[in-house]
This record gives sequence, structure tokens and C-alpha cells, in this order.
Amino acid sequence: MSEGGDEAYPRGGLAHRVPDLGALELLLAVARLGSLGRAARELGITQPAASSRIRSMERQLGVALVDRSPRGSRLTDAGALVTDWARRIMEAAEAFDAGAQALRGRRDSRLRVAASMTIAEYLLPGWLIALRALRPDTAVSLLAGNSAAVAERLLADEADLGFVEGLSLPAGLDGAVVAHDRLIVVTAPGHPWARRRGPLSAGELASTPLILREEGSGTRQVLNAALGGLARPLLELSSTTAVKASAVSGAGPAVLSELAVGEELASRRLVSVPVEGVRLDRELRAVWRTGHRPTGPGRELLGLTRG
Amino acid sequence: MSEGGDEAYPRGGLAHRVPDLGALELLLAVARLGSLGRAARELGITQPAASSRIRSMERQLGVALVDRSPRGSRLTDAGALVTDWARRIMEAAEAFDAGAQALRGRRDSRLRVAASMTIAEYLLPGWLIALRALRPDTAVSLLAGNSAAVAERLLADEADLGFVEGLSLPAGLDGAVVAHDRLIVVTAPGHPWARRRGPLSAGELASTPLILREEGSGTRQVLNAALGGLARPLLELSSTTAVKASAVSGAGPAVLSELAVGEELASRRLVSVPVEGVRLDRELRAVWRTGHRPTGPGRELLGLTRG
DNA sequence: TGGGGGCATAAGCTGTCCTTATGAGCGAGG
DNA sequence: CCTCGCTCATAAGGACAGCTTATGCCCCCA
Repeated sequence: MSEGGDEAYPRGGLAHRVPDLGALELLLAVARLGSLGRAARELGITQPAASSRIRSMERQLGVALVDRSPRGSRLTDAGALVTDWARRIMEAAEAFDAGAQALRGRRDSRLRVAASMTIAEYLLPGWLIALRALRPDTAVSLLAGNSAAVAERLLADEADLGFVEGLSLPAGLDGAVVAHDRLIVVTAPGHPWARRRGPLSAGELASTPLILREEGSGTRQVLNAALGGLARPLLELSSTTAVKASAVSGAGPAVLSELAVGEELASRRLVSVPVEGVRLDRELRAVWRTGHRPTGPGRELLGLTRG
Repeated sequence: MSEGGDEAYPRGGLAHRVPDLGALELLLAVARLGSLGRAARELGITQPAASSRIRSMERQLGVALVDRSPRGSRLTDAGALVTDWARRIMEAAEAFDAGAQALRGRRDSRLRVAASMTIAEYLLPGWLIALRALRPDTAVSLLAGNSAAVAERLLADEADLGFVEGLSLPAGLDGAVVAHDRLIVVTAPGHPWARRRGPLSAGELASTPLILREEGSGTRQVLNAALGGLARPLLELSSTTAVKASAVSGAGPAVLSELAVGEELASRRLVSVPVEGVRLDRELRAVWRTGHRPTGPGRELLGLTRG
């Protein structure tokens, strides 16, 4: 009765419980600039719009985010925390944007990149953000495919720079290693393997049912090759996220690319289990047509990946 | 002339170039379920709404995302990539939601947590997500503050479980180490320090101007303590993101929490420089009132953090 | 040859977010 | 002392995005 109607939080998807990207962007601007009005101006809206938007975000979250004063606005303690979490979302959005922009593949792009999936998914967006910071006017186009497709594009001079994962270099191409994609075995911290003394042997790994991506996926292929046979699936899931979620909830050990679980390892939601006697390393290479080492923006991007 | 008007991408903030969270959520559902209609039903909207929303997302991005057929919809190659990137955004949004929900701090929460900033910012959301997976009905409330405030809450029995960073345990509390917050020195891959043979000495670090958070920040305090004096700032910035961005763009070496740069290290936008002779490690502890080791949901959460 | 699942289109409604216009608190300077 | 300049809040109106219902077409299968 006396308990108004705002107790229960909104049902429905995440999107109804998390402020939209525009609101988060505004919050970050307020945090940085110290005033609603200045933040509004920076985003090209009016001060009342900003005021109302922040207010409705506070209502949605049920938390006061900014201390308003006649001399500006500062974040509350809770606001600082929310802002930090919001920043993570915006960083992911920035990566999305960088990738999507390249994917749009305008024909007038100054740099045409062809990349394999793992690289395009995990690494390229970060590189593109860095490249954008360095050379804001470089338009990049991206084509994603397997190693053979990447090689084909390069040889047909339809791409300036490629990225492939795999052991050998396709014919007609030169390359340089830019990163390593290491498959790792992970479990929830409560799993017996998390407390092992010594590393896992190849035999143990091969004989234990694992949470895996579906047959045919890249990581599954690498794992099969490394084990010299077929890995035994405990669960077969169609997305890396699903695999991670299962592992976190303790369903069993999973095998995943190291690139996919950085966050979970850092927060100890997952623990890495050492393995010996198996080559789970895979080299990720930048490649180009023999004798056509990239110049201009391609060289720039290459520099970002190799240091 | 002949080039319509959709060549230039929309001006304005990221929010105008990245689909909103609802659209991304829908895309993930389509990817998972293989049909627009099923995805619509899962999200509680109608099939035409889903159809139109996906279509406008494709228009916004300038890329076909799904192959529609009379027998369902599957992602295109580009769509799979976009979906992967979208998943990262949604994961960050999930962490935001978990944190914000706890921050709302309803009085009927079954588990009251008090945590220091670093932990609340980087680790706690992940733990809360894991806890939610394990015990969906556990309502958690979060209060963030410094170590003294956390101790005070616990001693006043206003919190069931605390998390503090620091060397010593406040009086009246028991605790257990759950993680380590290590400050690391990072540079852009092009920086001379990235190619060093041996580790950096404390003296070199102390005498080199660094990109740092502002005086008074937690990381700055730890750094000063470790160096036994004052670090020399090359730039003083007020957010971790700004520090990272400066370092990535090559402005100089920066000192940051390892937790803040996982992604950048993995993609080699930043490189970690080893340091010797300095204790940049800081232990992160779970704490509780002496003799009141948490039970129920608190024990559960503790288990997630310690394995 | 229906029936059912899939998707697309059209028309109408609603709510959100923007704008402009205005007012009120606080501090600095003539 | 008063006014200017900055801050934020409120009110009223308009534009647009996204939802719904209603429909149609396509394909497969029984």
C-alpha cells in the first residue's frame, strides 16, 4: 500500500534497465566538464535537454548521480562508480563503431584490410581506434573471412593488408607475427582443476569432457589438431559467451581463446589451468603480397600491431 | 549528384552511430534463435517490430546483418562479426546493471556489501553477475567508500561483507585475500621502454615524468608510497580512460592498475614494462567482523571470489 | 491443397526526447 | 547595492522512433 510503485525494477531486457548510450555519453561529458550546460553544448543539445536526461537516468537507476550547485555539477560517490561502469560500455561501443565503420567498406577507403575472424573480432577494433587517434582521416575498409579468402584478396590486389591465424604462411605472401592466440583451459574457481599442483597432461585433457564451441569452429579445429585427435565435448555451444557462462556457473572445464576471457580471469570468475605437452599457441600474422610491404596507412596500422 | 545522401556517416556522438541497446539485444536473440519472430517473442515484442528494427539497424550500419529466408534468418558473415562486437557491449551493460542494481541499495537486501572503489569498479560487477547466475533471487546492496568507511559499516553491523584494498587489516575485522591489484607501467608499443632488455629500476621510474591520475587518487597514493617519495607527473589526468588514451597515443609511460588495461594489453595497444625493486602489488581483501564470517549469500559471494 | 511458419508492408498511436521561453539561486565586479 | 554571468529547473509544444494490428506473400510439409 504505502510502498509506491517504484519498488520493483522494470521487467524486460537489459535495455530497459540500462540507460541508453546517449544518456551514458552525456553522463561522461558531465563528469569530464563539471557542468550540465557545458556537457550539453559539447553534445550539441540544449541545457534543459541535458538536465532532463540526467534526471530521468537518476530516476531509472534509483540513485543520485550528480550534485547540482549554482556553480556547476559534480558526481556523487555513487555517480562516480556508475560513470566508471558507463565508461566500459562506451569503450565497447567505440570498438563496435570502429569495426562497423570499417565493415561498411566504402570504396574510397584509403586502407583495405582483410582479416580472419578471431582477429577481426578481438583485436582489430582496438587497432582501428588507435589508428583513428593517430590518423583521424584514414578510412579503413574491412573484409572478414578465413585465411584462404584473405590470401585471395591480397593476391588480387583487393586488399592492402591482411591478418591471418594459422601455422603456415599462404604462398605468395610475406608476413610478420603480430600476436598470439593461445587457447587456454579454464574452470570456475571451485572446480578441482583450479587447485591442481602440476599442469594438466595432454592425455588428461583429451580424455576429459569439455565445454566447447561447436564442431567446425576455429577454436575447436585448433584444439583437435593440438590433441592429435578429437576433443570430447561435455557441452557444445554455439557462442563463446555461452561457453563462458557455462564454465563460470561450474558446469565443467572449457577451452577458449585467451583473448575471450581476459575480463573473467582478472575478476577470477574463471581460473586458467596450465597444460603441458600440447601446443595450444597459434600465431596471428599480418600478411601482404610478397614485395608489396604496406606503405602509408597500412604501415601505420602495422606499426600499431607490432610496436 | 548521383551519390545519394547516405555516404557521410552521421555526425554527432557515438550514440548516433551505434544502435541502441535494445536493437543489439534483439540482434543477439536473432543470432541465438535463428528467427526474427522467435527473437521478437522472446523480447516481448511483435514480429513486425523486430523486422523493422533489424532493418533500420542494417540501414544505420550500412551492412546486411541477417540473411532472411522463408525458413528463418541466419547471420551474414558481417552480421556474425557485428554480433560479436555487440556482445561485448551487452556484457558491459550487464555489469553496469548488476552494479547499479546493488547501488540502488534497497533496505530489504539479503546481502549488504561495502567495498572500496577499485573493487567496486572492476571486480564486483563480475562477481555479482556470477552470483546472480548461481542464486538469482539474492538481492545485494552496495555501498562504496574507502577502507575506513567499509570497516565502520561492518562494525556497526550495517554491512555483511566488505572488500578493502590496502596492506593492513582494520582492527576488529577478519579477512582473506581475494585478488591483487598490481600497478603496472605501460607505454605505447613504439616507446623505447617497450624494447628494453632488463626491467626498469625504481630510480628510473621515480625520475621519469609519467602520465598519472591526479594527486589524491588511489593509484597515485600507492605509487608514491612504493617509490618512497613523489612520482613526477608528465601529465595529470582525472580519469583512468584519459590516462590510457594518452599512453596509447604515445605521449609517454603511464602507471595504471593492471585491472584497467587488460584489453589494451591483449590487443597490444599498450605494452607492460617490468619494474624491479618496487612493490606495486596491493592485496585486495574480503573482510568481515571478527567472529562473524559470512553465511548464506555472503558465503556464496565469498566463494566466488576465492575459489 | 490446405496449414503453419517465416518475413514484409501499411496505417495509426504513443511516448520519448528535443526545442524555445522563462524563472530563480549564487558569486563577482562596477 | 545592483547587475551581469554563470549555474540549474520548469513548462509547453513539436518531431520522430518504435510499437501495434492487420494484412499479404512465399515456402515447405502433411
